[in-house]
Amino acid sequence: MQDTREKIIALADQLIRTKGYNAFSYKDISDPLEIKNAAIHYHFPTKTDLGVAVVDFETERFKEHTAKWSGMPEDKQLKQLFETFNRKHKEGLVCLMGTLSPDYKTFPESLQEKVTEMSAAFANWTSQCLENGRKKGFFAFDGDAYDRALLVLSNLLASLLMSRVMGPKTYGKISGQLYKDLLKKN
Amino acid sequence: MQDTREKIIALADQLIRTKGYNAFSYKDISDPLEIKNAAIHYHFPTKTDLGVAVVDFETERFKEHTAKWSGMPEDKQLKQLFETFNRKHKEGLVCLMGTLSPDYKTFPESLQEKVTEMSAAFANWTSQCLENGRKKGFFAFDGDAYDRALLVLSNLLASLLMSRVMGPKTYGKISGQLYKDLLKKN
DNA sequence: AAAATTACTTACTTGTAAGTAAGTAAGCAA
DNA sequence: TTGCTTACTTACTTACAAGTAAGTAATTTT
Repeated sequence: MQDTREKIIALADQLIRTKGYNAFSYKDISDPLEIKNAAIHYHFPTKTDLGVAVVDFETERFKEHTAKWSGMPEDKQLKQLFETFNRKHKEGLVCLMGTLSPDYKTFPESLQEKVTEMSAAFANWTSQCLENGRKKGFFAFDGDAYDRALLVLSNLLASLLMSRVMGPKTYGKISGQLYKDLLKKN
Repeated sequence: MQDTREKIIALADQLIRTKGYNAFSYKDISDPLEIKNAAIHYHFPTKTDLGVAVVDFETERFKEHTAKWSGMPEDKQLKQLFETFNRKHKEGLVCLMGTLSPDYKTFPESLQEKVTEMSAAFANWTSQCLENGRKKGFFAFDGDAYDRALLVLSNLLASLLMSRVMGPKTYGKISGQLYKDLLKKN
């Protein structure tokens, strides 16, 4: 019955993305899963443990995805990244980094480290993808690839957040223009 | 003693930016101001009322600032916007939209509306600034000015958030590259 | 001078979040 | 078949957040 543990992580993941880390409680998980809150404490003694598990899960999933894409040309790889965000947008969810970063200062160190680790994984992969893609002529952009990667990620992250507040069309306007900019030849 | 009311708003503003809306409590305000929590309820019966006051305050301040800048050439006006974010970054604070958007779904409608109103004020001003600036040759960018404004704001917003997690240099890398891109002539 | 208003304090209530201690039923292991 | 582990439940505790009712001292209005 490792099933319950995985269900808890999946639900916590979704709750963090919809309500934010500090606004969800064990009751939000125990009710829909029809278990007692103590059952969650059995799998994750503290809320921090659960937070760490969710972030680890997402970091792992990102690494699995990018490993699968590694044979594709870089423009297709980047397209896959955009598609991942498109799906999140359609589900009405924001990305983990976007929802966790405002609350970052309220986290214990162990969770902060995991969030930083995850963000580094995103940035490093995107940086490599952009750098290699530019060398091969798929992308055209100025400046350092790592800086450009931060720019791309910041747009994707914020476009999901801003869509919540400014309406669903916001996401497409930002990500669409961003993608065009990268492919554009001067 | 309208002073207390203003101090409450200023402190709440800072707390929302550091801990997030759902993580701060009336005690975080009453302790440093050396008043009782009931005194805060006197000025702001509910937490929502306080949230609305903070957002209104920031929207108003933004409108005052941009009104002051309105005589400047557009490149200087945009520079002022960047300077505003630079200052926030130096103080270790994120922007209100950045911290409120992940929690947006937990807000009552009245607060949601105020946040949406504030975001519209930001986007409309930036859009106008970019459009007029491009006409006069200060800026060079492709696509609709409103879409570009969303891109710029998303980068500024997210660069403050990401700096928390990825280190303070992140802000400069993103905002620096963003600014160069806008001034760049092809 | 009396009445009302402002800006609070004192002292609660209610609700809920996080966490824990002790017990239990089912399965497996020696 | 006895004992140990797994995956829980029952029934708590502690802490604190949000909000309120009633009182008060100082000022302001009439």
